[in-house]
Order: sequence, then C-alpha cells, then structure tokens
Amino acid sequence: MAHTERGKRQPTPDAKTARRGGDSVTLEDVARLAGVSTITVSRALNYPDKVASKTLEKVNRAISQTGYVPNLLAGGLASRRTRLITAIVPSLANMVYAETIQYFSKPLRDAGYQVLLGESGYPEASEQTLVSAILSRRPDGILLTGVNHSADCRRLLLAARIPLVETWDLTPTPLDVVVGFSHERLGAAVADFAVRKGYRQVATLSASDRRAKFREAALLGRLAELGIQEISCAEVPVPTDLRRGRSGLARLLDQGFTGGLVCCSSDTLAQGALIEARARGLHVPQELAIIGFGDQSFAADLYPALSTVRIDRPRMGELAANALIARIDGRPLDSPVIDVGFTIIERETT
Amino acid sequence: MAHTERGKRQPTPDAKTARRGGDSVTLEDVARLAGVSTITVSRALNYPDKVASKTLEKVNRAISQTGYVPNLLAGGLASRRTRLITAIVPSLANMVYAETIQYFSKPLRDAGYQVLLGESGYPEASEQTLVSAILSRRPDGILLTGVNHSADCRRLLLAARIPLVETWDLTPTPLDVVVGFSHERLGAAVADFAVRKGYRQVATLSASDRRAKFREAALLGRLAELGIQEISCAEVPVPTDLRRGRSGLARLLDQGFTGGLVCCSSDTLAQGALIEARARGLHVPQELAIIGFGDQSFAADLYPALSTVRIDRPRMGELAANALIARIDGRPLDSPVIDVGFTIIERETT
DNA sequence: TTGAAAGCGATACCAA
DNA sequence: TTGGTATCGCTTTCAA
Repeated sequence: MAHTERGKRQPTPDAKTARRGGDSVTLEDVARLAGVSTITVSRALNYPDKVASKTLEKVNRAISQTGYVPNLLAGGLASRRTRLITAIVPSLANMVYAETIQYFSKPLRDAGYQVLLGESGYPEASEQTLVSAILSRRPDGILLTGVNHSADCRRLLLAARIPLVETWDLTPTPLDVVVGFSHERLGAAVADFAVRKGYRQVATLSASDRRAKFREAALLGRLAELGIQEISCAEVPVPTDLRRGRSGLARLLDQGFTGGLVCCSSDTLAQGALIEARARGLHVPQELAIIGFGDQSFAADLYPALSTVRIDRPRMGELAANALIARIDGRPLDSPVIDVGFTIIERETT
Repeated sequence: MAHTERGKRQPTPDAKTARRGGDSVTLEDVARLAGVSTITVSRALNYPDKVASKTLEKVNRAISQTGYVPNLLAGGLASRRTRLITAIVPSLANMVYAETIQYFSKPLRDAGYQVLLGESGYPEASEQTLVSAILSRRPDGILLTGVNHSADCRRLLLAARIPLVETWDLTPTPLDVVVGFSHERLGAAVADFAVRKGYRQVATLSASDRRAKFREAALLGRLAELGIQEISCAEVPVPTDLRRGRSGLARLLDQGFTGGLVCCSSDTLAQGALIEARARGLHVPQELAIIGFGDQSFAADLYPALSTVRIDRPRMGELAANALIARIDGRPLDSPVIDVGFTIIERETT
C-alpha cells in the first residue's frame, strides 16, 4: 500500500486488489484469506515445520479454497533456485537416449526437480543457440551428452556457474563432472575380443556419429597393432535403424567381406545386420558373428545370436543424477570423473 | 537510484552496482555499457526494428562484450509470457510418443517456444501433482495425451486459462482443442476389415492401456454385430515389446486360436507376434494374418507381411502444434475438434 | 513463530 | 525513437 502514486498498471482504480490479467491467485490472496502475511504462506509451503501447526492448517485451508498454484517464475527469480534441470540429448528418437533420460530423471524427480529436455540433434539450430536458450531459464543444473562442445559453448556454460554433468563419454578435464565410459578403451576391447576369439576377418559397421567413429578408430588402431589385416568398413547415416543395418552388412559382403566378426556401432545396426545375414542364409554366429553396442534390453532374448557391449545405463543415469544433486547441494564428490565401464556380453547360442 | 533507504539486501555498501550472487550479467549492466536505458536494451532484443539501427548496434556490442544471457524468469514474470509449452506424454520409453513429441516440437521451436516434457506414466505421482508442477512454471500452452483426465485435473487445467490441446484421441467436448482420431471408429474399421477379408477367426492382442482397450472393445462390439463368433483375446502389460508380442500370440494359439486375423494394439506387438508365428512355422499372412497399429516406419519394409492401421503422426503433431499456437496468438480455429483419421494399410506380400 | 520492506530482472504503460 | 517508473509474485534479510 506504500506508494501507489499513480498506479499506472492497474486497469481498475482499486490498486493492489485488482488483478491485472484478472486471473491467477497469488500468495497475497491466500495470505489475506488465511489472515496471515505472505511470507508466512510462503514458509508454510516451503518449510512447513517452521510454522505453527494451527497457522499451517489455516494456510492449507486457504490454499485449497482458492486453488492456489505457486508461481515458480517469481519464486525462482527471488530465490535463484528454479528446481529445474536441463538435459541435453542428441535426439529422443534414439531409444538409447530416451531411456537414459528416464534413468536420469527418476532420482531428480524424487529430489523435487523437473527435467527440461533439449535436443541438440537439430542442424538448423547451433548447440550454442540451444545452450543459450536453456541458460535463459536459469536451470539449477545441466546434463550434457558427450564431452565435445564448441569453445563458445564451454564459455557460456562455465560463465553460468551452474553444476554441470557430462555423460556418455569420459575426459580427464570435464567442465565440471563427467560420468561415462571410455570409447577408446571400448574400441580396443572389442578388437582384443575379436583376436581372442580367433576371427581373421573383421568388419566395422558404424553410424556417422562422433562417438561411434571414435570407437571405430580405436578398434581399428588396436587391430593394426595386433596385426589383423583383413578389415572392411562401412558407414551409415544416423539415425540408425534396422534397414541401415541390413544395407550396411550387404555392402560389406558385396565389398568382399566373407565372414568373421562384424562390429556394429549400435544394437539396432547389429539387429539389422543379423536380419540381412539370415536372409542370405549365413549362419550366425558360426559363419559370421555380430557384436553390437548398447545392450538394448528388448533385443536380448529375441536375438540370442548377437553379442553386444553392454553399458549399464540405469547406473550411469543414476550416478549422473546423484552427482548433479550433490553439486547443487554443494556436497563434495569423491572424484569429478566417474567411469561406469562396459561389459562385453558374448552370446554363442543360435 | 530512487529510494535505497536501507539497502537491506546488498552485501556490499555500493548498492545497485554490486551483484548479490556476484554472477549473472543483467539488462542493466548491458544498458549501462551501451549508454542507454534498460528498456531500450529490452526492445533491442525483442523488437529490433523498434530501435534505431545505431542504437541496436551499440546494444549488440554491449551484449556480446558482457556475455549477457536474458533471464526468462524475470521476463516471463513481467510479461506473463514464458515461451514455454509443456507436453504431457505417458512415457518417453514408448517410441510412438517420443516420435510424436518430435513432430509436435518442430513447429513450436520454429515459433520460438521451448518444449518441457512431463511424463504421466509414473504411478508414484498422480497426474494431479504433475499438472500442478507444470502449471507452476506458467507455460503458454499445454499438450495433453488423451482425453480422459480426472475431475481435479480438468478443474486445475481450466482454471489456469491456458491454451490446451488434447491429442491421440477425440471427444466432442474437449477442454479446449482436440486433435486426434476416433479409437471407436478405428476398432470398428478393423472389424469390418476382418469380415471383408473373410477371416472366420479373429483374435485380439492388446496392451493394458486405456486407449488400446477401448479400440479392442469397439472391435469386439462390431464383430458381434457382424456375427463373428470365433474370437480369442489376450492382454499384455505395458510397455509393449517384441517379447510380449511373442508370448501373447503363443497364448492365443495355445488357447485354441488356429489361424485367421490377429489384431494387435501396437506395431511392436504385431512384430513380436510375427516372430512367434514364424518360429512356429506358420505362414504369414496366408495361414495367420496380423494387423498392428501405429505404423512404426522402421517396420515397413522389414516386416512386409504385417498390415497396420496407420496414424499420420507427423501430421497429427503438426496440427496440434499449430492449433496451440493459434490459440496462444488468439487466432480463431475452424473447429475445436480436429480429426486426423487413420488408414488401414494392408500388406499381402510375404 | 511471525512480519515489514527490499529486492530478484525483466516488461508495460505513459510521457517526452 | 527513447526513457522513467511501477509492477509481475515471490523470497530474503532483519527485526520483533
């Protein structure tokens, strides 16, 4: 009521009482009805035990009578806490990411956060633009997929001084915290697997995805070290689907690959390759073995002939979420680099 | 500079100049550097053509020098426009919804909105709680999946006076706008298809999902009208996957269904059923025909034996987005009920 | 345990 | 075309 000298914004003369939009109940409305001050209502909502139980009751009654819904824009602006976490993923169309999001979201929901998704896989908008749009909502924390960001992005993200978790990869120098696994070690491990199992011919079938190509490079490098000569490579565009797995293997076979181990950059490609192999009457895994990546659970017992490199995504998501929460709460982490590892799952049944 | 009588909140004596958190550049910082008022900077950002080009240049320079990132909490609070749209989907783990989100998001992104996702498929939290959490961010619009909401939800949503689009279903009495198709007509159409094609035995394989069961009921009702007697039904839990399709068909066959048409509530189930049928040496579609629902594109030419009921999801998503934008902009709609229909895609090749 | 007042960082309204 | 001032709805700080 202080100085409403000219009350410029009120459509009706009765300042402080009339709503501008005419809508939305505010804390003040609730406070008035409950006969307390606004701050008491705020406390009743945020720290119920800091309010006398009788007061609490009055307030709760007023809240349900008015149908009050808090305004987190105002709350976030005042408190600088939005209870919003943004997760940036390449694409939701890729099941692997869609699922990871879920594992990641669960602990956050339980901790009272909402997750806002940002998809970075759109060529029409730069990652820079996306990050900027995201930061303008002032999230309490951000989850990033991968560790390769443009210099501009790094600058923006660091300047925001927000807890950050990078995932799906590993680096000794994370922006803040990284929870993932080493694509380099993974590629090398697959090469070792191929050699250990005695495959003379090795083929790679990779999506044109940064991390997939990185794994492939590590795989090829290790194969070279180990003296494997007969190598064929095929690349397919993202997003990967069964069709591309089929045509990818077809290309490899037409190029002269006659049997051995096919290393696919995703389980979807591996499944597609399996379909093609069967269509051509090749015995899998006897004549032609296939190993994928990701461990898509639904495939497990329908494609028993496929091996895969399993990433424990539920655990990765959970660790990432917990690391983020810890950083937000200012709790220290044992290490800013968390390696969740990988496991080669070999299947030799038909 | 007006009345900073006691400057309670400033940690340093130099009020108006010192930042509380020490971070985040504000509009005021930019304005000072550019030598203009805050409102001019605001205009430079939001309505660039309402500002002299020389001023605009100064402002832009100041913005990039300071690395200013707008605060949409403050902006949204003041303008009552958040440029945020919330989409509520049952689950992202279901590809069909994950994809629909994408079709829906594209036009919105182009129009300058961000999409916040809410998953309603969590039994631990009521839809009511979810809607409340969503409303507290004051989105400019909401997309809902389905038309069945609890009375409390309807009240909350309507009280918010926000543009609403329901989708994936149809109703003569939408909350605001509905863009979808009739599950009832769809079920009946599948029944007609079965009869027209001369199948004597019909089986249903449905997920325990509200809309799936509704389609099934319509299908069964119509079959009864048409005098089809030999009917078997199997229900599987959500989420549907290939495995459940397999076991579902296995159950139907073990129950005495010997061949005819199997109507599945999703393409995933249909694919699983196909795998089981082949494993049992049944010729599809000659001995046993299968029809799915949804038209998952990746299946199209890998499972040529499967028929499906296609929903034009790209179109549905786009129409929903455009309807929402129209409502937000206050533009009138031809009708609040938009039927996108469905198409039965029959495949008879092997 | 409760409250008064001053912000949080932007935009709207009106005036210049 | 530009600027002053009040305000959006909430939380923080400090005081009672």
